[in-house]
Amino acid sequence: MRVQANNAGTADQRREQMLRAALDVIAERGYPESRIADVAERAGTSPALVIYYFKTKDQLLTEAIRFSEDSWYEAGMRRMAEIPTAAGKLEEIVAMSCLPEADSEPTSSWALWLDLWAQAVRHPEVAGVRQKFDERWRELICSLVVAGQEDGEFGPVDPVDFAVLMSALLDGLAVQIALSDPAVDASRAYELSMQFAAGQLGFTWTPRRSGRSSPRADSGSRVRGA
Amino acid sequence: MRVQANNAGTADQRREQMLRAALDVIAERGYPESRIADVAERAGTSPALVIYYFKTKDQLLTEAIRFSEDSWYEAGMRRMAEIPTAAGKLEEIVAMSCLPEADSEPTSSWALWLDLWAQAVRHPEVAGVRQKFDERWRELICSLVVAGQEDGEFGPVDPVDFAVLMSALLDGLAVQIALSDPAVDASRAYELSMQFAAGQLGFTWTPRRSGRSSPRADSGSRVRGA
DNA sequence: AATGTTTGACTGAATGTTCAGTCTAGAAAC
DNA sequence: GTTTCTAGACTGAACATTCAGTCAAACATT
Repeated sequence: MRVQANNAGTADQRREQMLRAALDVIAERGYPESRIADVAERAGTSPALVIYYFKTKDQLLTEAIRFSEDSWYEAGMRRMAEIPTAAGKLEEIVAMSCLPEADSEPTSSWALWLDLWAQAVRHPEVAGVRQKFDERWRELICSLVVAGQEDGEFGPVDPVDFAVLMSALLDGLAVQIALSDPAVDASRAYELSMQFAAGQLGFTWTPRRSGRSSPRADSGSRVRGA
Repeated sequence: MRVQANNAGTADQRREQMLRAALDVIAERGYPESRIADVAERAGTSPALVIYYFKTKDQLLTEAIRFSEDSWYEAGMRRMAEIPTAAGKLEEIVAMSCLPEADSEPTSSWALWLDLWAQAVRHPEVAGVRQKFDERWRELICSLVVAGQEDGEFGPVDPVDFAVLMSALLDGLAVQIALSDPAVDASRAYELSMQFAAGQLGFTWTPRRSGRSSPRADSGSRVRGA
């Protein structure tokens, strides 16, 4: 026996491999039903090794969620950095929330949010992760609005209020998308969100006609005032 | 069989007693961590009896959630029926979503929603409950808008779009409330929601100044158009 | 050798569900 | 009116499984 071929590189690589495996498992079975044996199997190792790297199951799963959120956020940030206008950036934000990323499965990331929220109710550690994440998210929207206002792209609206409203709206729509509600599919949520944002911030926005690819850089057309 | 003449309709009473016990337990420990032994203990019986009434644990918990949602909804409907204006009714709807009911504990009902959503992702039976509930909820908002428009209280807005937006917004805010996010407490959520609704539907609304009781019948003042 | 990885084999506790009956009250038989 | 029968309500004690976490030994790499 003792074949023991691939020793998958450094400790950090192993960790990440396990985190990804954990995310797969969580997406498939949900947070509470995720077993370390599943993660181990999907990572091609033994349960004992998983515990070796992460002291406890909760630590593994929590870290996996944090890892996922951070990756998602940073990928979005990178994309946003290439977009010149505030309205375009806002569009990217909405797309991040509404349109599934190509890399992972369709509704898995939203389902993860639902698990995250449910866990956060009773697990302070998870609650902390969520809280920071939400804060960062609202802060992003807020500063984006301020920037847009300074550029004259957006009309005068309280940026903090808008951030709260917008993020809540996106969360609510994400629930519908995650649960495949027939009344609200991804593109519908996307359009409604953008219309809402455009109305509140006072810029014009028209939906891309056909191809449902990710939104491009240009958007918005300098119309201020309500 | 089914002689239905025991001392006091024990069967149905027992069931409901167990459902309430289950809700207590779910509120305390969360859906996945709820054990039938807990429910049994709180209902003052044995685990075996719980299974005797509900074939499985999932059936018990699912039914408990349905029971809770229905009670919540119907209590709201009863309150709404007393309110004459559409804007007032809408205010009641927002209050239902944002302000904690006096009867049960503060954030327990929202936490229940989070559990419900998370479970719905993977359990078709729970998904069905949620779906129907959401549909009914949006339908309520929709017909309320139509009624308000016919009365001239509300301006011309697509009622279906509004219902989707409004319910999503309320859901999103409910998440923040459930998780005690410092940025969005219940009253803030309430005011933002009402301002949003007033803005979209074109009626004026001013927050009640002090006493944070449930909203009263009068509200809105016939201003149409954007 | 020493240090850091990896694993198979276990364990201990938790817990959903089953089961073999007991108890009670009404119905049927006498 | 009393006894017998029956069916539903109820229970305590097991059963069977699942799973997080432990451990000592094996392996790899320096």
